[in-house]
Amino acid sequence: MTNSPTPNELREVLASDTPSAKTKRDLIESALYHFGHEGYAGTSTRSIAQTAKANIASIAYHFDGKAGLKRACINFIAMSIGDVMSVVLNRKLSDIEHLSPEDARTKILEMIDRMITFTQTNKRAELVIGFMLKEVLHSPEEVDTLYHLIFEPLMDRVTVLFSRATGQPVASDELKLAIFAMIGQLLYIRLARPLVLKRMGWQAVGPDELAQIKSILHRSINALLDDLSKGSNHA
Amino acid sequence: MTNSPTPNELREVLASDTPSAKTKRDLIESALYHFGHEGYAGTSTRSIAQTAKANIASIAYHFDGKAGLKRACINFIAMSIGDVMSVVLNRKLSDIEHLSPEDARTKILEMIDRMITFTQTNKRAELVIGFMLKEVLHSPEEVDTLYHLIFEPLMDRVTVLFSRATGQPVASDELKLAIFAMIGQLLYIRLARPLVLKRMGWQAVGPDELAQIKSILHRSINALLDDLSKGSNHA
DNA sequence: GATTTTCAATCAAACGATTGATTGAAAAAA
DNA sequence: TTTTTTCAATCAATCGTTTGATTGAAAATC
Repeated sequence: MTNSPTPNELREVLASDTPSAKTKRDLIESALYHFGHEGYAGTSTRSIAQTAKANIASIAYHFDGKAGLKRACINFIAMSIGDVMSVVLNRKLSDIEHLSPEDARTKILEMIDRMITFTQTNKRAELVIGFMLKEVLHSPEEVDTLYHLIFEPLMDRVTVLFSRATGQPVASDELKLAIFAMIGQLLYIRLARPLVLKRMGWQAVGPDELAQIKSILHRSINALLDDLSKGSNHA
Repeated sequence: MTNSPTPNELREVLASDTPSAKTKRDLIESALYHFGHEGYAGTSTRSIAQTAKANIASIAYHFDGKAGLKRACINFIAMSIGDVMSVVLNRKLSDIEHLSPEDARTKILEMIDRMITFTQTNKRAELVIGFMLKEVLHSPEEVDTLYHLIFEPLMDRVTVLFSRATGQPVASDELKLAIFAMIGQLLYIRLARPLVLKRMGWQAVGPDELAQIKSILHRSINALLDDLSKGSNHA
């Protein structure tokens, strides 16, 4: 298995307990750490191997080189995001197409809650966000992978939820852009954590700080939904 | 002048028309381009020199090495942002402390407009944002530079504006976080442009697309301000 | 059951290429 | 002339990759 496995293939491979599976897991974990912190170009294959307690040659052996390991990381991330978002993604489209505005809004806020908790508290979230922003967004090919694997199916469902909650048509450009605005708030407040900590006078983001963040984003997104609902007839 | 000049010193240096000033300008311009696209570690001094049509050694001569050129880039960025934000920054704090809620809101939306236009249309905005995300946010020392030079004075004034517009006290944590949420929307929608274009079916962000982006962010931020104004007495 | 063969996996060592930095002389500017 | 700036050449260090040898357990053969 020298080629990049799909997220689902990757899940099976990494779940097994063969020696090679452990090596792969360790290498991906290590690569994610270093790529996220020092960037792809700034990371040496030697440091990846050292952190993973593996031999340098194992990178070429298992992933066909540094670039292949990067692709595996992207698929691993796609897998992780898929897990976090399963609440939304596992529902069939037809399942959420007839929710009441109130239920749709509840689902949206539920999802927001999950995303904030994940981005703010998960150890890997920082690495994942850092890695994607630093490396993935600037490579058209990898943007494609990310878009079709995660982004589009997720956004399709969120768009339906937004449509149900606001009464706007699903194809509305306004709706689509509003969702970007929503996600932007979530990600930026995690991304700019060094600035947030300094500005707020916080030492770290603990339960209290998490609650404050959730509170304001809750309000902001509720206000946005209210505004989008104006002048539209709820079914 | 081998050490990193402050933004103001930098402005004078770069404005002069001596040969060395031109070389410095070219090197910073080139470095910004490469750092923004390939990251600091991913950029070789040779490619910087080649793009700038300068000799490799001139980097060491003028900036004391690659790291010094990076510092100069940060200061150059601070200078640029300072220019864009001058509408807000150049006002004394005492000058905006007594604005009416309506005037304050107008000022906020004016500022938003400027920021969106800059981030979405300025050639250098992509490089600046990419550079800061990739390199600056992960270096405590450079976060400090950025924070004290640009972020804090800017945020102080925006916070006062928000306070005047909503009736909330300036020291309010909610207000501070709300501003992060606002900025997050602006930056993310530029940052994730590859995803935005794909999602919206756009070829590029021209005048029409810019207007759409402004419209939705306008609505979102207005809604946020409305919500923050609830239950507070406007002076 | 005992022996041999096969093969995925790991290892230390070395490869050529490229990195940032440095040098001292030539060129340009003052 | 004196100082500043540019240049090609060179440096040690590090880069990602490749190599050939070695391991240990499964598969095949006897």
